[in-house]
Amino acid sequence: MLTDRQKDLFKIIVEEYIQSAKPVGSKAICERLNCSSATIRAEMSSLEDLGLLEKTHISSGRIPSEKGYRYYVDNIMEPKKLSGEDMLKLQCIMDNKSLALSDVIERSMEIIAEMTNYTAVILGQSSKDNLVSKVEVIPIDDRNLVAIIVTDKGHVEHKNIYLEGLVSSNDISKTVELINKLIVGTPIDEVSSFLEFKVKPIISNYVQQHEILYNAFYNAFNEFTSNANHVNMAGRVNMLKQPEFSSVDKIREIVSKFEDQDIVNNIRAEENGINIYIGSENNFDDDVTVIKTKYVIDGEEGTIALIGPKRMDYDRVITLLNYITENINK
Amino acid sequence: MLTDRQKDLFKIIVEEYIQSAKPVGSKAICERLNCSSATIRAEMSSLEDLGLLEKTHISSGRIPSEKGYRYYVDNIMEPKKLSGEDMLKLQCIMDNKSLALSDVIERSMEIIAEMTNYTAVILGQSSKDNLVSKVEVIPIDDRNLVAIIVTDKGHVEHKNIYLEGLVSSNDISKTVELINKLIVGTPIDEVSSFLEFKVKPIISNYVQQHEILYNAFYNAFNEFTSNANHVNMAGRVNMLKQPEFSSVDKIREIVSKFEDQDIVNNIRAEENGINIYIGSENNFDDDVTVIKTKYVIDGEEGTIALIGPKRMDYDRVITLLNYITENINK
DNA sequence: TTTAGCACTCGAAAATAAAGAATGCTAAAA
DNA sequence: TTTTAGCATTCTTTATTTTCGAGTGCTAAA
Repeated sequence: MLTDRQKDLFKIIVEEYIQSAKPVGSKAICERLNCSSATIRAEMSSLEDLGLLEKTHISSGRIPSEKGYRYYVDNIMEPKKLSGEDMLKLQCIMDNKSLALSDVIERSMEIIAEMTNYTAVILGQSSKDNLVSKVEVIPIDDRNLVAIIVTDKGHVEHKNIYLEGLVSSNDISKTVELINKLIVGTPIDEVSSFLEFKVKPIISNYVQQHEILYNAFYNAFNEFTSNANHVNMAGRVNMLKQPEFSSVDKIREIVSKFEDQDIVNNIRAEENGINIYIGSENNFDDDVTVIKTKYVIDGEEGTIALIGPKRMDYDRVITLLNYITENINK
Repeated sequence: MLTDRQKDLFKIIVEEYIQSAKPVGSKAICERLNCSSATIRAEMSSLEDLGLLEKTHISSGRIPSEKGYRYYVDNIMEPKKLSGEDMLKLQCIMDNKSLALSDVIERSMEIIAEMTNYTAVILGQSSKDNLVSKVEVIPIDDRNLVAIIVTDKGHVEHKNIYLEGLVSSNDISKTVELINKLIVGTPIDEVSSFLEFKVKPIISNYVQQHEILYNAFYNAFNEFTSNANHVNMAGRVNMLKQPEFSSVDKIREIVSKFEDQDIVNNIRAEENGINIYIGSENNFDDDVTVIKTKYVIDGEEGTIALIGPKRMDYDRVITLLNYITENINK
């Protein structure tokens, strides 16, 4: 257990380092704790023994260790209130009634990325586990249709369909009716195989140009799944400006992770509430912290996340994300 | 006018530099031209006087100047055939019948980005100048609708609509009918103002819950324009690996340009055919070359582009892009 | 017109030096 | 027992110098 003075000291060191990005030396603190630098050094040394602080080299000042950040977040940090300025910027977007909720989130995260100088990630609703609840077709001309697929969670996607031959509108509506009868309730990522095994055998009995129609629909449905995940990022470059990412190789590494769909998708939040993954706790990169939380729109879950250096302004970020999610839920 | 030997020399220097990224000295060439390094030096000097070559410092080897690259592209370069290996990789995607054309383009550009180590940009159809040709509405439940808007060029978008109160299906279809009557033929980015000035005055006479419906549609249409441009990039990190981008500041500059929607959108091709913009000829960055060309799907134009260092493998890139556009047009 | 030879320039990398910020430790002071 | 002053030590950063080699331009001879 830490003494009060150790806690004070630790808090000062972490917050000073978060702000300055430079190892914190003993002299810089002694005024604030009313004691000599030698005393501070002794205390620093014991905090290091506890694994909360580290040195970058043998005679350097101290920086928080990963364990230190974790301890800070769990036990030391005091949640702040949103500053007036921050609130003002966000409120403008929140109050804009003409924006869809998903766009409100996007804009808010853009603003937050800018305010904090971290990188924002928005992972839209994943429709993998959605069930098809309705399929509709809108004719455009002789050869082109638009198929619209609606899921039980209200997710909608559309796809252009090109017919390889002329087909009567009667045949089209028959096919759509059939698809609706057979496919409703199917998970969206299984639709194409359902088409093959349930619709194909039947369609040939009822519909004249069944080959053309079947092929067209099969190809269209085949791709609904792939477009499902909507990923958005803002402020990629912000994080690259942080002093911890000032080597060419590190920057390239981060940029290449930003670009990797799988890695970014992996940020999707699993747990409820705001979760903080420091360094090796996250799957993105050992040198960063990922803070993420779920949001729900129309029953579909999405994730918003901020990626920054481990030396993140934790309480501010948490306050901001809280504010967003609270407002979304209204 | 250049002598034959000057042309040969120039070609060798440019291609050597494209390949090695290191200034080319006189000694390295003398074997290939059967003369001494002193002779090469004299010729290099005159090519420099013509503005085709540059030195990085007073006693360095030569590199092509911007004007030199331009001359190389216009007069020296001989178009290559696609290598068997390159063709094989692309053919796999082209032949995949289950892919929509736009996805074929996307995948192909991903492959090309990987093969060349440059960055690919795909700017999908811009719907700014599309005219609305049809509006449809699909009810999902009591409170939710999906509006689908189809343009004269076959572009389709959809938007979820949430009704702030209960509205009869009759009212909804009346409204849609009205919208269709009044709005068809309007440019898509003017729809919301048309709604306000043409539909609003009339709707109140015919429809019960006109306020709710009007607001819902107004908000939905308001955003069709913003989602119009589909931008996709592949291999962002590739270009950052090129030796000319090995300073932290330059990398940050490029990444931040990649992130800027306006700058990226500005890449959209204006002219027909494959166009090459070297260094200051492009609006992206003086240190890069942008090669771009239009493609057409269903009457809508898009752009594919490759961004690389000025020291680009011009003939290979041109061959690749040619191959893509030719195959798309079939 | 071409070539050999030579002085010269410059960049990249390695070596050296100097300044400064912190530390740990020890012994004295509180 | 705790705190502090003092000091040698360690290590980073920055600047300076040195060295090495690649490449050039020029001149005079082939």
